[in-house]
Amino acid sequence: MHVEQYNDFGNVIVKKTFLRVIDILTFTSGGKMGNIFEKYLKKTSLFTEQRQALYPGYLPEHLPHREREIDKIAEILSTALEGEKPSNIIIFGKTGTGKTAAVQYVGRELKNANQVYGKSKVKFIYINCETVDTPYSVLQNVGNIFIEKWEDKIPFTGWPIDKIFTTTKSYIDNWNGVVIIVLDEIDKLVAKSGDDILYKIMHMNDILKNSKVSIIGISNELRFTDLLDARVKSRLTEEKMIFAPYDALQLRDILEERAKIAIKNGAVGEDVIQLCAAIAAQEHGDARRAIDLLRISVEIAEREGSDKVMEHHVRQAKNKIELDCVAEAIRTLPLHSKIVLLGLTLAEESGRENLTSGELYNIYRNLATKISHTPLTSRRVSDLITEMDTLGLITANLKSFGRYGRTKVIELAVPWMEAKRILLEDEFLVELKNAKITNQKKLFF
DNA sequence: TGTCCACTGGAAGGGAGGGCTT
DNA sequence: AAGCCCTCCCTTCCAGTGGACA
Repeated sequence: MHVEQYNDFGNVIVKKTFLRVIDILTFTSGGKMGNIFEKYLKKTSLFTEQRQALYPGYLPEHLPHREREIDKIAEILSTALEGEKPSNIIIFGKTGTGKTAAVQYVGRELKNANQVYGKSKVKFIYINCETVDTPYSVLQNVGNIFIEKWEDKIPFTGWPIDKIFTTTKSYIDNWNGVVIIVLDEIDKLVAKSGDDILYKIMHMNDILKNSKVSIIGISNELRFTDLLDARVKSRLTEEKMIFAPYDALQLRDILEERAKIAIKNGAVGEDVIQLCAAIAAQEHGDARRAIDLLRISVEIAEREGSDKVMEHHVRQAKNKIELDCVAEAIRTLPLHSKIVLLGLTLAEESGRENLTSGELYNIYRNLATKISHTPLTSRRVSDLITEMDTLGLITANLKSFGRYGRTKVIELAVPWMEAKRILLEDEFLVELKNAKITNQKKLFF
């Protein structure tokens, strides 16, 4: 059985294949014995009923300090209400600068305006290219929004690209309206699959008879357009916008607005809001980070039974977020990356720092063999090292030792004890808990 | 200045797994 | 059932690299 769920914008948010559906639990209520959840339920919450205003997916009624940008996007997209194709837009800006929120905000307004003033049908499709990162999956997601019958939906694999393109194109054309496709994190799509898919979508306008298609690309990478073919680049960048990071004062306004909605009156003071804003402003003006920090501070205060959030709760929240990020990144690594990382933690434990790729590969190979897994090639491990460097778990710097070769010098970027503890949670790695490396780079188990 | 080391990283391709078509 | 397509993970091959050393 195959199940897909779509969000308001029509993109897939859940995709599952079940062999059997057995996840239904039933409960009967109320015995006389105390329940383990009772003490948590009795506790008075510091949140209002709208605590979702402090969660990432929340789209507020008002976006402070983005009025100008919203206005510009609305101006460009307004032609869609007349049935004309809006210019393609490319939006740049660092994480948490409100790019996605601003675009989704305009999308929501466009939908409302279209019901009142629209002379033509308008469809606003949001796709996050972090997960939808191949030409096939982009076309499949777009196409399926126009296909109503479950049995006619495009499968998530199996069709040739030409067929999926033709099918999607004809559904769009039959729909007879203006389609705006938002490709969030478009740089990831281009880095992975090239710009062919962008060319295909933009070229669609030349063959569509009844409908028109526009693209809004959102990117964290200012220089990603360097990867584009000149034809794609000139069409995609018809309108270019840059979202600057928020400063501490702007972040404070954003937090105040969210706090009013999500946190009970008097539970959080001006000092706490300012501290959250200041910490986030130091870290590239990331509003998402500021909001997370505030939410987790409130959760910590609540758990302590405090009726007010204090500054030390914010500092605890900051540490918690940092540790949680590292732990999550390590837990979700593929097994062979974990073995490489474990090798590095064992080396640091034994006092060996600054390993070369070759040294780390030897340790990895021994560890993998010990747990009866065939080691990957050094070429593949080199890629795993680069991936973990990108994640910020390790630092790998290319260094030349002259006639003794050129290699990466690798170090852990997180505390080895913490990393080792999390790695040993993996059932495949448990048996390596006593592994040690001697000064001669040999392993002992 | 040429040689050499120990890789790096791009390119090409294999094969497994998911699915569709005939 | 066979043939095909697409994606993902991986291997193989190999040109290229920076800088110490002879």
